[in-house]
Amino acid sequence: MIVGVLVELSAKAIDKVFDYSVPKELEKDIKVGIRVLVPFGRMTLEGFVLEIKNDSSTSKELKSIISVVDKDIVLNDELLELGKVMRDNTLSTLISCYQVMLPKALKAGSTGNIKYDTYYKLNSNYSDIKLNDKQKEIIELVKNGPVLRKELVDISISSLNTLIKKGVLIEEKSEHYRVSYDELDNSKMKLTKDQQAVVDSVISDINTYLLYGVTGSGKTEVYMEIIDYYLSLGKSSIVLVPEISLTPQMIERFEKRFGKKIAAIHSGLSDGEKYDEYRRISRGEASIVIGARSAIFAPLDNIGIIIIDEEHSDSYKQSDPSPRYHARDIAILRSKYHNCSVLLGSATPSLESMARAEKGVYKLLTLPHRVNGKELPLVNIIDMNKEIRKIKGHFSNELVDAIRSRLEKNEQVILLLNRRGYSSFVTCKNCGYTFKCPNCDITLTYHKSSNTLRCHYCGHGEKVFDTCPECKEKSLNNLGVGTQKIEEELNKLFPESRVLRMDYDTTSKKGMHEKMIDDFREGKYDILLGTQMVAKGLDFSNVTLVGVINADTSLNIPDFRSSENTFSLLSQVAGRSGRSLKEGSVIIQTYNPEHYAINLCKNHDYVSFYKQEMMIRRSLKYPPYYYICNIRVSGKDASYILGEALKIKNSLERNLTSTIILGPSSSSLFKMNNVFRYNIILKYKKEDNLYLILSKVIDHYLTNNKIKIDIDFNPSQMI
DNA sequence: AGATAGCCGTAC
DNA sequence: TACGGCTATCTC
Repeated sequence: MIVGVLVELSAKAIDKVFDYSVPKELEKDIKVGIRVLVPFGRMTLEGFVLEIKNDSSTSKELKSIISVVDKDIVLNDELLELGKVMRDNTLSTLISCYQVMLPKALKAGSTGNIKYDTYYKLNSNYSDIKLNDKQKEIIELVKNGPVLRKELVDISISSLNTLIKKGVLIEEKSEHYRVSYDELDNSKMKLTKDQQAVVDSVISDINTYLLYGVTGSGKTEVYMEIIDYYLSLGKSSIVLVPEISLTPQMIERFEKRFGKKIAAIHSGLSDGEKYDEYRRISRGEASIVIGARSAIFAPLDNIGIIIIDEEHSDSYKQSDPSPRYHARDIAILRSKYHNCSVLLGSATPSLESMARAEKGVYKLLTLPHRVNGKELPLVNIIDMNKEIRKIKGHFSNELVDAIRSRLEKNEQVILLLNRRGYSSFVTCKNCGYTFKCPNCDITLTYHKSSNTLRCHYCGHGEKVFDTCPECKEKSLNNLGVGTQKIEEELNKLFPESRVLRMDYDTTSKKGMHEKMIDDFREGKYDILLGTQMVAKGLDFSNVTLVGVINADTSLNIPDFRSSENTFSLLSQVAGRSGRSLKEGSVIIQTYNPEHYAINLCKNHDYVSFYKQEMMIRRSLKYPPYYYICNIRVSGKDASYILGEALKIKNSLERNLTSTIILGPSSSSLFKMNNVFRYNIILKYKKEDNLYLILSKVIDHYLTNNKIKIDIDFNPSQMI
């Protein structure tokens, strides 16, 4: 027997199948999709068995497999095939595609972290022997069936051991799952007519659906009803959510309805816990998988529906380590295999998806009303230019008054500090000097707690001095607002109020995010102040005011999606207000009140926003009218890199027919960890040989370690 | 990713 | 002629 093995080394040059012979005694354990240990050069590596055959095409003498790693397959036929399509679509290595499908605990190097429960049971055919009192005690405890070791308290360990030795008791182990779900209480809500209509459409036909449903329109309930339907047919489901909205409250809703049938994979789980959930899925013990991006690879059989909630979220695109895939694309590929539907849901669908719905590629479904029967909250846009003499710190009079009135009524407030692409930085008032990272060429961020400046990309940190290193004047100025600063202002404006600050700093400790949400829900705080993480998915019935401190910052990012991202963020956060019986309102502070991405939030006018933004995208040749591909050329020698980038551009110009080629331009992270980057951007509608030509570019630089080529199709941001 | 074989320059 | 450093090549 000969096996074709893909070794676990993510280098393009060895991303191919190597043949090995199999010792006779291992033949029975070999299956396609398991991992084996093989000698490779001088190394010993793990690899995936991709082929089983009788002869090899190599003339070389084959080495032999050392051992078998897995008893059961880790990649089934569907995922093995899916990996190959992913490789072709993202121009990444096959091995990296397989690795991204598996939990960390299944990656080379990490070893058996399965937990076991030890339990004891009576040996049914043990011969009568004399027992002492202590031994009789133990027998008494286990005579009615197996008992877990941890339940055997206050017994004599030595007696226990003697009983095992004599064969009276049998010790056995069973796998212990570290995550448990409560039994279900079948909490089912009556659907509205609109909701029921959506459910009926989805289950009636196999399709890719786009569900455009306003905030509070009860999308989650619709998802659960559809899942329930497929469950009754014996089919499984995947639900993707952005990590940030994968809160305990969200999981609880699914748990209440589906109990142990769910497996929720989120960042709060340890690697071991994730592994346990993964095994429950692959064994068919859990048939509803809820998770962030990578949950799209859940090894479920017989999928009935794949749901992507908040489908516009850029968290569904993996951009940094290759493979640069989009979960939406994977969902559609898997739906073809399983012959099932995909449901994309959002209150602010991505332009790409809405355009596809308009063209009939996706089927559009809508939920135009909130389930509570209330109108969407009233949005008041405050022009901060006019406010300039009246504002208190970062607060307009209107916002202050509105907060005060809620506090008086014992209602709650959510405040969003829009920090997307924004940071607190230190600058010199005299000469304009700003502190930049010596490795990354980006502005350092000021951290008040440690009084340091830190680089968010490489982690570089330095102490803050009060004199400018450039002009030696004592005129350094801390610009930009952080949540801490706003919190201080709030404490001054409303000394009686209880403010909960939720941002990257305060939620980094495990479980903090969950605890904060619980505390706020229970009314332990009046005001929830936070960054993006307060915008999505949260559902607090007592929140009647949402305030946005600074709507503009995300508009200023040099990215063609900045308007879309701003509109969607503002719409999402506005949707946190008035979700229950009480009337809700929203106040948005901005220096650009006339900007359509802000102005159109006033009437929750997604449709007008969509139309206007589409016109701009068309005139500037951006998605969804054109595809975009970013070619990143990087290396330590800036002038060499630029030279090669120009060569690549020239060669592309000669070989591509209808593609617009921009650059090479230095990336906004031109220098990062002492590596220089240039971007070449391609805009195209149809370019038959694009993948072929780009893979030739990659191959050309394969063995050149002075230069690195990274290709990103449909990049979520171009840095 | 490593390890190695082959190629150069240079130091004695 | 021996060594070190660099690069191209190979891994079933």
